[in-house]
Amino acid sequence: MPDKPSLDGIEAKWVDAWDESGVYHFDRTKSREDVYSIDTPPPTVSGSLHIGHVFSYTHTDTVARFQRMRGKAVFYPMGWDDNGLPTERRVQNYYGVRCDPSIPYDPDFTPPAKPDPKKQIPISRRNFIELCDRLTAEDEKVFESIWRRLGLSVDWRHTYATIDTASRTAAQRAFLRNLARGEAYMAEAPTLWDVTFRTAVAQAELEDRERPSAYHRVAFHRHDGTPVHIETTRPELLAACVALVAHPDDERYQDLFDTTVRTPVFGVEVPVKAHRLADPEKGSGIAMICTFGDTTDVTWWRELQLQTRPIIGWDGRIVAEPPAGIDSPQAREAYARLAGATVHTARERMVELLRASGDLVGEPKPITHPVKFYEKGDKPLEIVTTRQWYIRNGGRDEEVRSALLERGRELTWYPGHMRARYENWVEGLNGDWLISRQRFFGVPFPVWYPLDADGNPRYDEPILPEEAALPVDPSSDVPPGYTEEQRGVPGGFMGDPDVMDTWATSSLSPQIAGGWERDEDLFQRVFPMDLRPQGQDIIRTWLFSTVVRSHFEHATLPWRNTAISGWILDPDRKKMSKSKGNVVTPIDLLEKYSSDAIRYWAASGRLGTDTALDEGQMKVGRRLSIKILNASKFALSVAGEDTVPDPAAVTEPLDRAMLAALADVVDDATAAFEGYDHTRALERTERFFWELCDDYLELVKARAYDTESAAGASARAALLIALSALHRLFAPFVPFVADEVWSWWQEGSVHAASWPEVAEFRAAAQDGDPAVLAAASEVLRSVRKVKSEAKLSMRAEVERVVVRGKQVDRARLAEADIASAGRAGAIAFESSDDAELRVDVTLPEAEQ
RNA sequence: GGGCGGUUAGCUCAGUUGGUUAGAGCGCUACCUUGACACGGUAGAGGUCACAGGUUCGAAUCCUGUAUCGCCCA
Repeated sequence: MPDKPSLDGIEAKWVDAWDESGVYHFDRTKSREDVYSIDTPPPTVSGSLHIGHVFSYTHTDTVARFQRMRGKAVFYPMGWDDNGLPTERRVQNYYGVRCDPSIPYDPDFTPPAKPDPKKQIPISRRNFIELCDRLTAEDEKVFESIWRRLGLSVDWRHTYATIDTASRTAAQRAFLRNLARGEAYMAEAPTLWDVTFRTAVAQAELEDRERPSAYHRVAFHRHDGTPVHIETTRPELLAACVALVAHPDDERYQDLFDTTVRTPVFGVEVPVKAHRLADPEKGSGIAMICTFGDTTDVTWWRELQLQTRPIIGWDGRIVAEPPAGIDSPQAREAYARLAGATVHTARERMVELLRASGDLVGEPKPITHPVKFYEKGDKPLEIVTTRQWYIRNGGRDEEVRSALLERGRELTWYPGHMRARYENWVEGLNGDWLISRQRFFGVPFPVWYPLDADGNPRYDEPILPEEAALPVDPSSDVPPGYTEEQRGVPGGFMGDPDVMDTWATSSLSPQIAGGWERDEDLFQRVFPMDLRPQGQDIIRTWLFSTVVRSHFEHATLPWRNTAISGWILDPDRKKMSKSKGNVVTPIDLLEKYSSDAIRYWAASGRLGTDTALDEGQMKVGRRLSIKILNASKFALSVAGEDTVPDPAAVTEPLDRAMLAALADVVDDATAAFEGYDHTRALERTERFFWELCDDYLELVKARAYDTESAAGASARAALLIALSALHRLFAPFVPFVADEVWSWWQEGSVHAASWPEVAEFRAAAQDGDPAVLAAASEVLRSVRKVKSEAKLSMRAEVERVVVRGKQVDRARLAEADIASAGRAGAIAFESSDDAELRVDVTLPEAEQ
């Protein structure tokens, strides 16, 4: 035990000690009922680790440590999400390269020493992926060192990355099984499309953003020449118009239904249709349907069985060839003015054309309205018809939807109201889950297609690998029965060029971490897992998709409980995000306040509750840590050599009272943890500890130094018993300082010790009554108050203390301790009817 | 527009099934170097529990409505 305990260097010391002792290693000899398994969120390593991660991962770690101390074998792996677009972007910027799949692999490629992000060097897909692998390996080291320093009790032998071999294998195997069971399918359909990244995106990745726009009033023409006015925010799509639509009950348009009108400028005949989704309040009540301006267009197109006239290409520009129906020389000439233009430019030109033809009525009316964006993109999404892979998720199937809603009800949510987010989302799904992405760094689809005599792929006859061959990369591996020479030639084959969305892999995290079909012995010990901890922002993505996969593959929930952490808000209560530039990186805070102090702050935030970044709380955490060091040092130094407490030696009523109060705390903290209320467990423990330090320690201090009497032995035994409980109660929250003080007097790590059993403390407390401690503390506080008001030292002598009230008998049981702690020459107890204690303190003449 | 959550001291938050005088920490003020702790300790000031009704012997707590903030969905 050091003379002057300190937090300096405590992290380095214990990180190494824990690594060497393997105290957090998962004991895989245990069977499922003795295991507590955690489906840890794999952080995106190409992003920076910020204080919000520290917050939620600390919540999980307190649970892991509690369960471990309760005797469970805790399966607490760590994954890295390195797969996907964020990594691609980081690699592009970091090395100054971009992926061009048409370039052949260069085994000698080295990235430029001084990358110029403005002149990215095109490299092959394989070279690009090698750079992704290289950089993520570096990023993962940084993350791991911060996690270790934060004291996460992860078993570092169980790590995975969402792009590693095991993950690719699992993702491909699960996909093939989905396909075999009809849960995955390919379809050519209108798809939400990001023109910047040139990839399809899923409903779960959308967000609405308010954008300025304008209503353009445009005249269509009946056969008799009279105009029909529509209003549109997307005049550039006029060439893609396939119909007009109004509400079936709209009086104004009854005579138009099932007739045709001509589009302005292009003169295309389009039908006028009735549909309930047309809003009579919006604009003129009649709208043009284009293929495709928004998701409502898709619905109309599908339900009204309209023609298809797509004009927007994969690059977000107007395609060169006019769609069917634009036949006249004038129409073709007008279309030629738009071809090749961006949407923005095309809109300007279309407006000019409409002005010139006299079909634009008045001036465009500026509005702002919500526009759909890919959450990582910065241009509005377009809708492009493409061939994509989907997994069913209930978006088109009532039976699946209600089964998944039922799964949501089976799951225990902490806090419970987060289930509403899940139900909201599932009920609002409007399509299946689109899982293919036209990107490079991801898990490829394990699929090839035969090429017909003209070199066209036969999508309806996909060639699939055997599961034993997984993982495969169809762009370099050859399908069964073919040779590499047949790649891309008529009569040969081609690999599916797409990769899976990141969520299609990370939705299998319980299977990947748990060794599904790779280590079945492990898998049956850990799956379904006990806990899925995660942020509230990814309920619709990660949580939901994991439920979907497990539902299909295992017909069970992937976990029993989910714990949802809130946001971290900056001190001004704004949500932290990179775009706001208010993200705080944790390393400086860890250094400034200590890991335990940061953990204390994090653990003070309840599940599901947004929490402000509060350095004040971190300071409190640091103070608590130091207090634990000092109070432990005191208790152990008065105990001397004899650090094995004998419960039978606790005979004094005050000591028993303290232990009875402690037993209540153990009870409470245990129940709180069992209900995933780590904050309450901490709060109860902490309050007891401070009261112990402020009052009990002061009351028994003199007695505890007395090695002659039984009363002295009672105090020392009680102190050690309390210390033993507190070290363990604090261990999930402040693991560094807890193991430090534990090591001063115990064998082994506190983190391998057993969680305090309430019976142990009730037995030691015997007939102890917490009210005795409360009464004695109150008298002591009154004495201190008088001294403080007289501006005296706490050591100042007091001439006389008189205690009155109904409770005097309780206080009297600690008479000697009160007199000693208060430095009172005389103390008298007078029974009276006062419900509360009244304490009169007389100071010596000289001090008054 | 629908849903969820919040609103308690200057700040950050507790407040268990309704029950005496609504608590804690930070910050602030004053004092104290006491044999664990100055990286400390003791004490003090500080609240119309968002607002309006209602239920009740009794409401921060239950009910209804309103305001306001945040989030999710459309």
